[in-house]
Amino acid sequence: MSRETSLSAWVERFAAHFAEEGIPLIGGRILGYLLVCDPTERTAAELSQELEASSGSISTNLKFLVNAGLVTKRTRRGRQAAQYRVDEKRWADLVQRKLDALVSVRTLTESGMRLMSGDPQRAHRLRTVDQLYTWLADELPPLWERRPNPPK
Amino acid sequence: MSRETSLSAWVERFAAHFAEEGIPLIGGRILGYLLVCDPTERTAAELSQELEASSGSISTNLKFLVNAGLVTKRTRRGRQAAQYRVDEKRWADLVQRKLDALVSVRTLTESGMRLMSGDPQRAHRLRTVDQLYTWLADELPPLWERRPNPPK
DNA sequence: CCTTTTGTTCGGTCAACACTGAAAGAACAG
DNA sequence: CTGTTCTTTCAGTGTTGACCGAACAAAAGG
Repeated sequence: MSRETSLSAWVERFAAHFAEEGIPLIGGRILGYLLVCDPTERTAAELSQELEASSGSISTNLKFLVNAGLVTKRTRRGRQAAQYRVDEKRWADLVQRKLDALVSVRTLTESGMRLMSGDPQRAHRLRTVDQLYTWLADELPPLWERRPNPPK
Repeated sequence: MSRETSLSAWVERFAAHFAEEGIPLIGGRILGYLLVCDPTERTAAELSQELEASSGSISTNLKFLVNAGLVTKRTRRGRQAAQYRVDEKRWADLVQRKLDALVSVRTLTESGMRLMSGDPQRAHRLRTVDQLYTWLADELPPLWERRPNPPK
């Protein structure tokens, strides 16, 4: 089996994983493909052909990915198609959003605890959950800041 | 505004947050409600009435929550309805599943890197992403183990 | 058994969303 | 301005999944 065939199978697994997290299948395919294709840039038409997806889907998903910062659009003069490439440096933003979403539950548990002040007995269940998220909110952001290769 | 009214508004915000993460609205309502209701246990019929949801939806979502370990079912003899209560200790499992899902991307980037061995130039984009997930896979599990109130 | 109470299953409805393909719109060369 | 090339928009289609409520099943007392 050729390398390209293996890689297209990998792209499919890659897209399937992110599909479970709510990213459209075609968006995931674009992302995976742009991570491993050679050369690194592709036009919308090329993506449409190589991923066997309609031009409309490619357009919609590229817009989404460019908007999320994960893909960069490079326009060229003349009647030349724009080139798209993955901006792998921005991947950290994606992960950070995930961590933030997790930590943000704490604002909920916190306000719930405030509503129950004066009744510690009743607040016991929520307190247990609140303490977990408080710990996460204390630990995750500093850990994230200590990561190597921070944003240039 | 009474405490109960404020709390039902809180339950609604709580459910809305988890709805964004893919948990059915009614499931989120049950969870939030069971975290703050007094007394701590409720029958399916009571949940149906207080959350204004059909018995079918309550049944389906309770099954899901019990299966996830977040809610415990307590049956009683006679024609008495079973009682449900939140098992707040199991909340950590939920968080752990989230962290695991994040870390698990590394197996993908890793296998992708293997497919590209022999072409470091081309692997550059994937390597950047792989290094991020490798770092996460190295840091998150140990941090999680160090958390206070580990499973009894 | 038969009845009452509780719980689950299941068909049907509705809304949301991914995807397509064609039509409309931009951008540019000539 | 006109034709060409590339891109976006949009209406239509199919699928998925949450939800409801009624029918069904299970459990226990009488």
